[in-house]
Amino acid sequence: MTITQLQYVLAVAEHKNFTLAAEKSFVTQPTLSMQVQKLEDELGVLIFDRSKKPISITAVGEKIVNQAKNIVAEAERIKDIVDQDKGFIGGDYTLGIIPTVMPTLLPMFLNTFIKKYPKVNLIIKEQPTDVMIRNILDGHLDAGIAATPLEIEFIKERPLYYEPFVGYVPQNHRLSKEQLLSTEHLDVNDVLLLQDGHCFRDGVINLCKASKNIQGEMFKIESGSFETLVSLADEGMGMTLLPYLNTVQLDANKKQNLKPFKSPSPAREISLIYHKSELKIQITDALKEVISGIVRGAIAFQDVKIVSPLAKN
Amino acid sequence: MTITQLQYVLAVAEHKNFTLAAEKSFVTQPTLSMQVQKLEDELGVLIFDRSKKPISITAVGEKIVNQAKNIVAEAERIKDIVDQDKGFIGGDYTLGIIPTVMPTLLPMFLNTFIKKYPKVNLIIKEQPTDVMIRNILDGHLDAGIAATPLEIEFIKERPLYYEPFVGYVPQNHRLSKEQLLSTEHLDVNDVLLLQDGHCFRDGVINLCKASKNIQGEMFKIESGSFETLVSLADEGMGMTLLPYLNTVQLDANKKQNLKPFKSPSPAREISLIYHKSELKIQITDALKEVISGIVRGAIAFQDVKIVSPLAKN
DNA sequence: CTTTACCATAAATTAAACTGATGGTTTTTT
DNA sequence: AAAAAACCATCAGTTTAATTTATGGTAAAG
Repeated sequence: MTITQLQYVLAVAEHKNFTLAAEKSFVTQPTLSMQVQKLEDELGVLIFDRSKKPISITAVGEKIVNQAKNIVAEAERIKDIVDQDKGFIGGDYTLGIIPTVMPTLLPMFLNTFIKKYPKVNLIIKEQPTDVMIRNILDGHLDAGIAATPLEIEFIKERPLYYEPFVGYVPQNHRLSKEQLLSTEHLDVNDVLLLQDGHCFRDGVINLCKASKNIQGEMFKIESGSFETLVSLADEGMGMTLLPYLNTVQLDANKKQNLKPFKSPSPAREISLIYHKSELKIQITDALKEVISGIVRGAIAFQDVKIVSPLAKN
Repeated sequence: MTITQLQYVLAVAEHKNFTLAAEKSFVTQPTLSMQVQKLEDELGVLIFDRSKKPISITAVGEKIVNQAKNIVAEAERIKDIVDQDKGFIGGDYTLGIIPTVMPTLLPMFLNTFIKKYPKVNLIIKEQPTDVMIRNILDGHLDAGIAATPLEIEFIKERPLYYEPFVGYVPQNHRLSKEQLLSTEHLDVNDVLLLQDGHCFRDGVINLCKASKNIQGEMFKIESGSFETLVSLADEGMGMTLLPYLNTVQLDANKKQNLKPFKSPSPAREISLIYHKSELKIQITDALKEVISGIVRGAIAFQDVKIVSPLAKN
């Protein structure tokens, strides 16, 4: 049994396809086939059932794959140990970012980070929280930036910053005369929301629920971008809520329609989340430092009340 | 990096000697040297400092060795998973037993066990608890039989049986007229003890401490065997305490001097202890079943009070 | 019924692991 | 202080293992 064989098994288990698994492992298909067979011979069991297509994993195979994941992850950790000892920060690092954070946060820290750690090859993927969690658990992501608290087993959360919600209330709206918003003002039937799947949407709904019950489950209009929501609001379709960082790039006359909440303002907690095994922890640490250092200057500290990003069905 | 290389590193770390490590790994010394070097090259660090003899492990080396232990143990577990799936129970199994349990318990279960599980090659080693714990932690023992509770991190305890303490009080002793002993009767200065290092000694001391303080730290005589203690008691040197199973083989006229404790009798808890990683758990389970099945018939159930086997300094 | 997708096998090549012999240090013995 | 022993590294050669290219067989898709 070799680590390589285990990696091949993992590739096959993941792709359910020897040919594709071979490609992803940068070897030819016979190489991978033979090594998997050799391991099966050595153990005296079949890991994969090749009789049908797509191939399936046997019952023992499932257990072996799980254990193989452990072993391979622990083996990779040896390189981490050495890197940490050398003080070296480099190598591939795959980071997931939720859509509502991506456009505002990424430009803020990316440049600083790649300058400070030129040996890190940062690979960034935009994805919703549920996908991100799966990817962290199965090792496809080294870390993710998402709204917390999630409190998921095997996943650690390290808060980066707290981003207040800001109301966007157009002229002539029933709330347009208020100086400061309060959660009691909010009516979920009157707030323009992002599409399903965005955790910011769930956060806003939780906020509204906190003060009023939903009257019927029909929301008027939903969009995938805050820009659209703001435009819709201007058209008199209602008000909307924006994360603070999304408000700084609005043009001056739209900024007049912004209304902050009275203290403690509802806010979302944005955290770096990663597997508790702490693979590549040096890079994760470095990333955390860079981001919170930069955001500290961008968001004035204020008293906030964290809103859960999870949909409560 | 290969699992073999990691095993070589572990062998060298253990024996602090390449030549010996090579022997134990059943390869020649150059093979082992080269593979260790290859790993060091790949990682870009020295694991061992060969400049002086005996060789020492570097700081990073220490961390690498620890991680290597994980990986190798997890890798071996794959074979276990397969065995478990096949229902196969066999292979080498190294069991430690504390000296005070060895002569009474071993003959009770050994024959039954090897008949029931002929494919298991049971290797039994007599050793005190502290040595046993080290051996379980570093993987030299698959399990041990010792007095518990120990409550040691990474070690699981599964009680096998509760063995009452029985007093051996010779004629003319101040307690010889009592029908049943009580812990209040015990005076540590009057009880013949095993030598230092036996956990049964510590258990007895704890028991005495529970009722009376020690008056000076000098114990009259100490021996390594219960047989000697009984003879000494007969010579009028005091009384002694025996674990129940050690009393059944006394000859008839000595049995008259035995005095049980009144309920709840002090007792020691004898457990199977093993690493929490549960390597070879099927065999451990089998062993547990065999032993507790046999002991169930030998020790009548009674109300007992467990005495800690740990020395309280 | 043919085509396509996909895995297994075979033979040849390339790479890796291992051995036996040897040489240079360090430690131990005399 | 010299000699012997212990011990690790290196080298050249061998054995073993991993990988590739080419090809054949089988199940699913058209």
